[in-house]
Amino acid sequence: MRAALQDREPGGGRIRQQQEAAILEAAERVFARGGFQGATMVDIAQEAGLSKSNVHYYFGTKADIYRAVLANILRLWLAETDRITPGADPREALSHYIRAKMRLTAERPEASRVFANEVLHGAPEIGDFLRGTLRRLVAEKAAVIEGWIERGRIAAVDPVHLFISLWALTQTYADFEVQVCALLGRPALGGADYRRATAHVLNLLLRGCGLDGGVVSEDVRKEMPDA
Amino acid sequence: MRAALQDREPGGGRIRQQQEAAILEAAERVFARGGFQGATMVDIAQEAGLSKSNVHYYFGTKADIYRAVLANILRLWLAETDRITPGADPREALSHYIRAKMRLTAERPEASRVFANEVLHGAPEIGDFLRGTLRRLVAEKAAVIEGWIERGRIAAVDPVHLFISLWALTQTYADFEVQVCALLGRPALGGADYRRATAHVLNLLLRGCGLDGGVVSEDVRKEMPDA
DNA sequence: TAAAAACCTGACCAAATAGTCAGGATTCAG
DNA sequence: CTGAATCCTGACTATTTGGTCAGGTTTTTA
Repeated sequence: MRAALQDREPGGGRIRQQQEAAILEAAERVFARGGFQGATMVDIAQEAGLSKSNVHYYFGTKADIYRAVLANILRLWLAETDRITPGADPREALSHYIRAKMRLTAERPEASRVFANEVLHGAPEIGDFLRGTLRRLVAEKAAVIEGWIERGRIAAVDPVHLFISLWALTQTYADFEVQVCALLGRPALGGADYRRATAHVLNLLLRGCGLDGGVVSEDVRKEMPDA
Repeated sequence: MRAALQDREPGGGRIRQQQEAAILEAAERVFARGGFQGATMVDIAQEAGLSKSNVHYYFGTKADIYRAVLANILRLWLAETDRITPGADPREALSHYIRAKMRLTAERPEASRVFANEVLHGAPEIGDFLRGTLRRLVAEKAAVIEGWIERGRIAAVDPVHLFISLWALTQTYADFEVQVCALLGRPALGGADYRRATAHVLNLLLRGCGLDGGVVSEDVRKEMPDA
């Protein structure tokens, strides 16, 4: 069994900090384009404005970079579920989480794609994370939602499937962006598109939980500035 | 601009038919595992029980195999929207399509993964298909749904986003199978899991269209045999 | 059954690519 | 200012891999 994915400790000099950040940022783009196999060290180096050897100086192997990129993404993913607590208002808590997830998708589509690619191909690196940390987190939040259901605050929905749906509905706008663009007849997704998508997803999920009453599109406009 | 993706004409002798089929079946599995880049000709050959040279005898290049696999998948994808017509009962028509999509996902998860990988990486092969045939089809069906909305038969939903949601919700069970398994604590998804997922997705989407009244799980059980 | 067509193989090649390394350039601590 | 640490480079290597080809084997056809 593979060692757990963990963040690199941020030691090293000024230059190291800067270059590693540049490499990780470049690598995220490159991995998003072609996956692990499709990315070459030369691509990453060029995208970061460095020589291939120099990239190897900071990160021993391509796999090291890949793991570091994934670790960054997972950190991003894990936040945002805080408001889902037994005492919270279901409508408010769910709306907040959905909006947060959608905003993340709009702002970091590449991160979403790297993650999608990893999971699509069997999660060789983050399998343990999925079966460990993530599973525990979801079980915990699912219990909260079960509580809401028992107290009649929302309709009966399988909470785990609800999370699966929520992620599918939001991330699809990043992962399948070309397809979405094709169907909407757009060259790329802009702020307006994401606002509309957010309203749609909110409607679908809230109604699915028996929390009807459409979302006023005003609500969405406020917190999603043009991309 | 690249030539349109088209089916191979099924000429050739008895042996050719058989071997090509074997290669395409094997290739779908291999491409599903690692994407285009991650698949090697040796992998495909081994999976098909042939020598690498022999695979090259039937298909000139790896890209040829890939395109043929995609063409097969697209053919599969395109069917099933027939019942979405102006005169149809929205509930019946949507249920039927959702169930069909879910069944396809359960039965051909590898096909779904190959498609997902292709789109995830910018749809270099099927971009034209997405912007052409698929867009036209969706526009046509969207018009039907707009009609339903105008006549007050279902709630106001953006039809194109509805299709995007529908595909995201169903295909996620194949594309992110490892993650779903991790969350459900299962080694693999079986018939029971897919039945539960189908009921969940049906509920979510039908309610989202204002067609409430939960789906009786009995309905689902009938048409999805154990995998 | 014999010629032709279709099928199959192993050896080979060229390109791509991850990773190494010796040594030079720059930066930094004292 | 100087020595040490850090940073950077270009040339090189080993391996993987898609694709070719000459020639052998099997199947089909007439």
